[in-house]
Amino acid sequence: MSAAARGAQNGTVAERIHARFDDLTRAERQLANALLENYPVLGLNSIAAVADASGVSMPTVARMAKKLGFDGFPELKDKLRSELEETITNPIAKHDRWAESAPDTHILNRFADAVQENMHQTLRQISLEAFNETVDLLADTEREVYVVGGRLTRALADYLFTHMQVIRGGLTLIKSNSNTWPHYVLNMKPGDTLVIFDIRRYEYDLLRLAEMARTQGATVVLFTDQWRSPVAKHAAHSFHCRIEAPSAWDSNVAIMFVVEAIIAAVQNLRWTETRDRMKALEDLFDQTKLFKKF
Amino acid sequence: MSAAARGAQNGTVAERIHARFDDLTRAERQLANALLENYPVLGLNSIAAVADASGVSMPTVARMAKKLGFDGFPELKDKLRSELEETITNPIAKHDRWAESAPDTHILNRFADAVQENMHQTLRQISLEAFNETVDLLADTEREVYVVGGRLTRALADYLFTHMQVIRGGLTLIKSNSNTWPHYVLNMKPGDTLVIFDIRRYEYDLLRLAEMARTQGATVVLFTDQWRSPVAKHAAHSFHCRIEAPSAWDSNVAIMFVVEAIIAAVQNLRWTETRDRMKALEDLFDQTKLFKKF
DNA sequence: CCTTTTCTGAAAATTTCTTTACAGACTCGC
DNA sequence: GCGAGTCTGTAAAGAAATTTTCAGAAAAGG
Repeated sequence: MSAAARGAQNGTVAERIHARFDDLTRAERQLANALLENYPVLGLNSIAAVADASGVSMPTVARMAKKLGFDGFPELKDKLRSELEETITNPIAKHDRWAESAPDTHILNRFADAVQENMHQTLRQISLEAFNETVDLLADTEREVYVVGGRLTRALADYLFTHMQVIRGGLTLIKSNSNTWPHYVLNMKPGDTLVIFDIRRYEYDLLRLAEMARTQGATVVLFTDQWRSPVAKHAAHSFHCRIEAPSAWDSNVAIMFVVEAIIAAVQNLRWTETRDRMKALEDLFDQTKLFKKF
Repeated sequence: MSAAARGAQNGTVAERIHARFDDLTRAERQLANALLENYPVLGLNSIAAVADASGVSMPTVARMAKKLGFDGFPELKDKLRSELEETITNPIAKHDRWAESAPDTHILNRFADAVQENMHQTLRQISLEAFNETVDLLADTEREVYVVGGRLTRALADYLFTHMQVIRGGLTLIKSNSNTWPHYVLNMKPGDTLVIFDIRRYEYDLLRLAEMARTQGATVVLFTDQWRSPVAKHAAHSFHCRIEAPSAWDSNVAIMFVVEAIIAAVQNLRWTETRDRMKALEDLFDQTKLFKKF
């Protein structure tokens, strides 16, 4: 008997789901996720309620219960109940922990706390005005948009660029190599937008770039940390995200969160165009696929 | 209406029992005590099981449910379930608004809610075993480490790569262009590690890559979403992160969080070496700077 | 100690839930 | 683009649970 099959015959319902997830069909996965998202309470409902809440049919629920090694759905329900009894009888308070199986001191939980706090602080201090105006800037196709990041934030610049590419044209991702930057600046027109990512340790070249871009009449938007990159001097809008982490490095999660929220907001503003572009993109991907096959 | 009577019509099941305890008959009190002793799990069983466990008859159970203001026993059961849901549901989810100046419906706050929920779900389901073993794999300098991402996850691959570069050598970031992939596979040795990022829409080429890598004897680690990339079939460890967002795209924040936590854990394991490398890196940056100045 | 009232549980009746059967939809491979 | 196989949901059959009925038992009051 394989490890996966054994996992499907024993252990908690959650474990069995994980163990056999690969064998599950689309509808079953949908159901499995619903069960895990609201574990274990959802599974304590009747089969009809579970099916309804998961958006699948009743037979799918019954079938999956069998697939997980139970005699039928009621038996799965019994298992959930007894698991719950175990958990509740067990006096260890498990509720305020993130990863329940891990001790509070595990790096996962400490990191989760830090990220949580970073997001909270970032949001509390964010300027709604800067947010909305940045969204307007990025949604405006009259303006070219340039995106650049430093050593550790290059990935974020790339991320923003990739998503914005679907939403609009007129985008440029500025390469890491600062030798080439003057060429980009040469092309900037008044009204263009330059998005800069810069967290400590701040990069001097980015400061120069911002300075030059502003001289050319470009509007600078900056994503930085709470200590603020010197680029802020040249930025029309800047976002100061918390980046503290229980590690030798900083956490960029809060920055990524703000970036994603901005992408979502821009996409809302330009939904019709975005939808068309997404459709076109899908078609192109399909063509590439066909092309590769032969 | 008296306080007791009101208590019997509202509040938790436990409260209702206490409120009307004086009105209960002998068999009912016996039942009530059994329910409270094993609260709330016993009450989630069938009426027959409850009757049996309490040493009373089924009609007694049904009658008491009505006496407590329910329509019947199933309704009491529903109430217990929803109480449980309240208790178990993440207490942090009921946040005081994130960005206080913004309305709850502002995209920032809706996004914050989604990200919060994604992190919570991701952590709840993460396999600690997979986490720890992945950390060990990445900390082991005997193994070459390869990192690759898809169109939307390339940035995450890049992020992991950039950070790991400081911690250790023997790292390769696989380029986006899948034409070049066979060359990388050619170099893989048994024991090497391949980290793949793949979220929907899943990329067929990544599946092929994973397959080839495994054939070469490499260990595959996968970061994917809750629907799981087909790459999971070939992965020794996979992380299923929640990516839901109030937008046409998915949120990669939870994935980035797990990646950062892993980086932090690897760095802890290799702290002495990492510190030396960081120092050396600083020096090199300083030299570059000097070089540029003249 | 007997009558009246209330309570309790066995068993039937009913309702609700679960499973099975089947046919349409979809996918995958050729 | 087409056929074999798989998956999924509707609807009916079957199983299980719940409620009701009712008769006997226990308690309360005289």
